[in-house]
Amino acid sequence: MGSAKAKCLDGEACQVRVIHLDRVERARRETVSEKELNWLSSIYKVLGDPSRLKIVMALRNVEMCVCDLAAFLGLTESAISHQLRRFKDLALVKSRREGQVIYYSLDDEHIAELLNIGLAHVTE
Amino acid sequence: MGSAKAKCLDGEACQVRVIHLDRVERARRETVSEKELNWLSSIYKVLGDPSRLKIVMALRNVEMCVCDLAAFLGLTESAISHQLRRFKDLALVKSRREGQVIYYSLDDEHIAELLNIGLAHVTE
DNA sequence: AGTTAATTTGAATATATGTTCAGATATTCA
DNA sequence: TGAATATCTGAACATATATTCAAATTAACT
Repeated sequence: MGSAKAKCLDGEACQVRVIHLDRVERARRETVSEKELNWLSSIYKVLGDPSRLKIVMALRNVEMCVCDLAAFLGLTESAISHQLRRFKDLALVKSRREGQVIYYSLDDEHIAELLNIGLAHVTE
Repeated sequence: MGSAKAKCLDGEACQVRVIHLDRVERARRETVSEKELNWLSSIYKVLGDPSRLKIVMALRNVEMCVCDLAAFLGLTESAISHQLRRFKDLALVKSRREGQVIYYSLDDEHIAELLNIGLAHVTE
């Protein structure tokens, strides 16, 4: 266990202690880019709220309008609209207008896959 | 399209407008329990932060200690410790002590699966 | 044009969250 | 036992976030 003694990084300044330099370097080598990391985390984050999760769970099966979702969730129509915009910004949900009513549905297969895996774990 | 006119729910009080009552009822029927919903969203949420995502991405391949992760992320060891506790609370990460060093690794196959799907989308 | 209906927008607010700092624990080694 | 090392804890703070309210759009119908 010779490696269990912290060395220092970042030159003489020695601000950063490291025990397993090889592992840190390997992690640095194998990590995804900062940009991809931010994008990916924003995908998980948008699912990481009970209200939003309930919204996409519903949209998994049926197309719905703001009004319906508000009734389903027990929230203001405004609140639903705000959340739907977040999904649209990430291109996870698409909308379709029919007269005054705007129908929302999932626009990304990956998200359905993420939901399925989550559900499998929850119900197992 | 006779259904594109809002009806009211919740009796006489009429607080809630609904256009497609059938869809709302179907959503209610098919939704997972509130408890499962909360648990599932907390799983997504913990992945929905760039720092935490970077942590589990690293742990996917190698066991690491707080010190290593702090060097890898460029954060305080305290910050890493706080975040690791969140993972442990959800039983997504486990720890193993070896002398003074505590090694962390993934403790859940589901989470690796979620990460893989996310990665597939990002790198496609 | 004017009215009604569905949705959106922006401000406001209360709450949650990520990180740091300083100090506390726990474990090893002399 | 005492010093050193790795990790944890709690308070503090600045920032982000979810929801609501009131007002603005947008589209259909008369």
